[in-house]
Amino acid sequence: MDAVGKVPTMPPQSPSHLPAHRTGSATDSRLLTEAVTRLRRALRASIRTDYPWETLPMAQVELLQVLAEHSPARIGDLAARQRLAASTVSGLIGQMISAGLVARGVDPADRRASVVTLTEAGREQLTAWTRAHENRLDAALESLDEPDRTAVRAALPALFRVAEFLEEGAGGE
Amino acid sequence: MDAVGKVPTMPPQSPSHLPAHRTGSATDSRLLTEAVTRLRRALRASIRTDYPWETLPMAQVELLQVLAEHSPARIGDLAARQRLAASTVSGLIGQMISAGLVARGVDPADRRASVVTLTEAGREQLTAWTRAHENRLDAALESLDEPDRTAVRAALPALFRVAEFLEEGAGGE
DNA sequence: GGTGGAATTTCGGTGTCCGATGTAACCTCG
DNA sequence: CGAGGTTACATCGGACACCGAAATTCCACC
Repeated sequence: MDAVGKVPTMPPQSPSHLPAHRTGSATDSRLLTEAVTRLRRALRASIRTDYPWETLPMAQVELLQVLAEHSPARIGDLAARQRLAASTVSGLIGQMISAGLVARGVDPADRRASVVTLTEAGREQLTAWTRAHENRLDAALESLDEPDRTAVRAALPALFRVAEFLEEGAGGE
Repeated sequence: MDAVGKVPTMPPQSPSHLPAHRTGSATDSRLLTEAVTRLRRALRASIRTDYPWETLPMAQVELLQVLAEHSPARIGDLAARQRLAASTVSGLIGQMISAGLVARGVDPADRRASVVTLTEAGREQLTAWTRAHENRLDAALESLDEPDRTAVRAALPALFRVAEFLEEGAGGE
């Protein structure tokens, strides 16, 4: 497993403004992209292999999380909050209804709109999943030394701001 | 009514004294998960909307990046390096061949193995994509204030270590 | 010269998303 | 009141991102 070889152990920081044409040093943006990809893959995979029973699709979990806090919600609101297309959420909710995680009703105030509510089963599944998932990720975070852990925690708000910036240009305004 | 009765291992429970507000307190692990999801989605979306011409699938880009540095590579090596199943890489390479980005040959030393090489077109597409992508993400990073930018940079190595930790448990050994 | 095992490919399956299209319900305004 | 435009959703088809289980071909070693 190491013919090609090495995992990108972070090269020290590169000078800020490289001449466009580099295939060897990694910029921050490339490293960030790589980190995001890796984390996403690892997250998905580790959940599956560690807790193979009841594995909810991530996208559904996220909707459950939102629903756990804003109990009856409309499709459009869910979509907006998650920055997904309405059709995507609609489909997801369809699956979740089949799985018994949520129920769909009609908004009496606007009969075009459907309101989604969490079922008991949905709430249970969510807490079970959350427990398993955070178990895993907490373990990973705890495997870091203190400075690393602090660094991650400190970067979280900034990462959200980066996401926001990208979302702005890409979807809404 | 919440005895789901699964998750045999009782979690070590976060090291401390967080009151763990039921619905509303966000742990680091949840925040990190959320950030990763958002960033991934935003990355994909912003590329598509900002540079709708020539949009390469991310998975292909990553392979191109590897190939740009390790010129002829075998499928298995690519898979190992990206932590993907061999069949996944095989399929990706198939698409990339159709697109003219890479070429496939046979390893003379082991004729079962196929070696993949970057074509000129592949290299060009990669640099074009990279330019567009890093443009976008660099802009996002530069929209941050200095402390935020520093925080992100500082967290990168730690994030890679988190990914590594998760990968380990999930199929590495 | 046959057998076990490694490298790929193919195939089918799940999940994650989006846009286009259709439909009902809403809202105006004449 | 009714035509028209708009909104909220559901459905459909399609692109992408993955994986695991066969089938294939070749290597290595007795």
